[in-house]
Amino acid sequence: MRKDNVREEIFQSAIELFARRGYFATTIRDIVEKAGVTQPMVYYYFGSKEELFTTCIKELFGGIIDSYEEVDRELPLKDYLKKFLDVGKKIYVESPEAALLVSNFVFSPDEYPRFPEAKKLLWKPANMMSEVIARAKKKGEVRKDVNELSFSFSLMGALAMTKTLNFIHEKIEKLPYDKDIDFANKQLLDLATKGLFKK
Amino acid sequence: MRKDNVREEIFQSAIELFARRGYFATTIRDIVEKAGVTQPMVYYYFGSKEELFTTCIKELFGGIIDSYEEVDRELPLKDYLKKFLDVGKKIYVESPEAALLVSNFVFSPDEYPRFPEAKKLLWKPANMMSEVIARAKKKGEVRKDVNELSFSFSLMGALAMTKTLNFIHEKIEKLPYDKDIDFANKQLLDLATKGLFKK
Amino acid sequence: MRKDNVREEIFQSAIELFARRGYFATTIRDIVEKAGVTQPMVYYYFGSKEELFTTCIKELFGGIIDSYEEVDRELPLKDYLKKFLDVGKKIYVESPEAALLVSNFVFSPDEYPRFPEAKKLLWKPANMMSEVIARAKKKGEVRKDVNELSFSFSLMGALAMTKTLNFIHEKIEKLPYDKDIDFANKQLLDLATKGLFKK
Amino acid sequence: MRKDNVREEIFQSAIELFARRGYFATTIRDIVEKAGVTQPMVYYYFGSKEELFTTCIKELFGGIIDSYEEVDRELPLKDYLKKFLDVGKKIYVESPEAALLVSNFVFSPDEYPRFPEAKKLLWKPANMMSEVIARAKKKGEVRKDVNELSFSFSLMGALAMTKTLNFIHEKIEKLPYDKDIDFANKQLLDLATKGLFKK
DNA sequence: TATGAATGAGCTTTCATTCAT
DNA sequence: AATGAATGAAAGCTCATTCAT
Repeated sequence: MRKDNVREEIFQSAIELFARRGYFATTIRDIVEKAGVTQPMVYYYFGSKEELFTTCIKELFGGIIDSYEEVDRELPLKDYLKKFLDVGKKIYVESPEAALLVSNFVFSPDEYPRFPEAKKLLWKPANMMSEVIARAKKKGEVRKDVNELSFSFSLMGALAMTKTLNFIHEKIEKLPYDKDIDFANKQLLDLATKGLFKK
Repeated sequence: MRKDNVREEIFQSAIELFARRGYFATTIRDIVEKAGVTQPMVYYYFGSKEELFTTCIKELFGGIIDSYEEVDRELPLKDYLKKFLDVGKKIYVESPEAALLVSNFVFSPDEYPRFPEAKKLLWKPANMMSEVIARAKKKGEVRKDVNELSFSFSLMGALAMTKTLNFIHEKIEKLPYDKDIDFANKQLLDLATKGLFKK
Repeated sequence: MRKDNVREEIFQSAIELFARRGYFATTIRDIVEKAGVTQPMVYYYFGSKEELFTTCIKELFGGIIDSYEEVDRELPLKDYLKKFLDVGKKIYVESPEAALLVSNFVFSPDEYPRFPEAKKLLWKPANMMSEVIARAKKKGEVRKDVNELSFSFSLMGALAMTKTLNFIHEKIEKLPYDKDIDFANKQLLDLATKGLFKK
Repeated sequence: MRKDNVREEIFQSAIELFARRGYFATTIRDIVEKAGVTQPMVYYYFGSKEELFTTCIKELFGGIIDSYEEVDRELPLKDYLKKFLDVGKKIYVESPEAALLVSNFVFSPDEYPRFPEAKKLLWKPANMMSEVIARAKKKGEVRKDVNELSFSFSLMGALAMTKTLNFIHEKIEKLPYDKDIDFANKQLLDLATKGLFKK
């Protein structure tokens, strides 16, 4: 029943540490210490530090993509976007370390080990959003001069930036602002989508 | 005149490598090899790896902040925002490695050595934009329900995300998109600012 | 009947690997993988890596010595030597790995675990040959100035060298010779024995 | 003057330990401890354990081959062979560890790291001897049915075996013989060459 | 008999840093 | 201002071995 206890413990510790410190600043010793297990267990369950990392990324990305895919693409675009971003926020709230790791991975080209599937995973969420917008464009609901892929990535960037700042603010060092940046961010998205549609 | 040749060589190599690989994955050996100098020179000119890094960050941030500060705050808000973002783009175009390093530094809490001034530097650009918006708000030019700090950071996030993708696309591995994400991004900012103002 | 299947599988794999790679370069994992069993089985049947090794050596040496002992010591010296060397060759042909392991063991002082009986086992074959020559010497059949022990070991060395080269040639990497070195080796023995006897 | 002191110290220690214990049983720690230097020095001067090993082998083989090459090939065959074997013995006497390492390397196919030049080096000494015999054969001085390459390797094998036993006898554990095996060995070579020539 | 899971000790290697010159 | 040589500390990883079942 508590079968994969050790594996799970390593996995969680790894995510948290990789997210905070990055790949190279995180040592296997750090991970096992946090997990309360011995070093060889990492190699028993994951093969190597690099495989541990890619396993983390794949599983996390897999979960995140699954969550995004649950959003109904048949919804009106406005609702779809809202739900999509709600999912994004929920991810940051429920497992901030995982979300942080993922955005760091996106932002840091050579800082993490690359693996073949990475590009596809990285691309997926923005691509999903982009496709839905493209369909709406075909139906004439959206302004012709909007590039849907760029729009999607911009939203993702805004989300990542504001959420990361919140994470730093709460878990690492107080930043000099009072209201929640998260809330305000919602406004930007509102503003942005307002312009997205034809009048 | 070619006095500080060595120092400069180290400095430039360091920026490029730190930007691409991050702090820990970059070794002193890498840096001096790229710079064509010997290891002790790093210690002679910069004291330590950490000081080399913070020196890089400070000088880069200093330059970036200077650039942003040259934008005339007395311009109408719309023009101010446009110019501000143009400066941002120019930075990414003219020294992409520097820009990348800075955004990585923002996004990765514990991945780089922290130093006291870091928070202030980090905060500065968004803060400048935020202050200008706040003034416009006071003058009644901007919607009351907009949080200017969040708005600013969101724009920065969108900029960082799209520019980083362009960097990856061009320098590291082709990504599957045809039109320039940068161009399209301009649209998002247009859309966003459209909603910013009172009708 | 297939009771000691596992034990036998381990034993055979161990011999082959020890022979090729030596004691330290051979891991328990290698052995069990080749044998298709699990690691603890080694400890169940043999107690430890070292005991596994000494068991291998003892059993192999035992068999080899038995073979040599079957040669009839009452034969005329010339015939005895011929038969003796034929046995040696047969061993190399029928179980080259075993023969190789044994010669490596002889040649590498501290490379393998030593055990009390080792010296005796090592000494045995050359000693047997030596004794028979000594008797012939007493009977006046052999030149007085020949040291029978040295003669025996020299023959063994020549045999080992040529056979090992054949092994490398066939199983590891082609060596630059066409005719079989084994055949020619027979010639040396002929020549040697020619000089051994009184005219 | 004592410039490459450290390098030399490492080199000598490495030879001795590799010769006695083989490649895998010898640790870098053993080597540096014996040499009285620190671990990174091995990497500074030799790059890696494997390169240290191949460097040892190459330098030793180089020296040995040079020694053999100094024997005048224009000498009458009998004298050439005598001088050649004298050189071989001298090597064993003057640097027994080096000689031992070399013969172990020859005898143990996969026990040591292989490197491209190995085969050539390995082959050289016997080849030299072989060529000289071949020429004598052409001149009709030597029996037609003798394969010169096999003859050469057999002599080398006899030399290696007897010399190795002497090494074990003197440096590791007394073996049960009184007279020097080396001396007797000379006899075998006499006997062998006796048969080599046409009457 | 047999195994999956676990471990302490030790391996090769590299790092940031400094010393003597 | 510059360097070759040196080092303590720690990295990732593997090994022979054992435990609980």
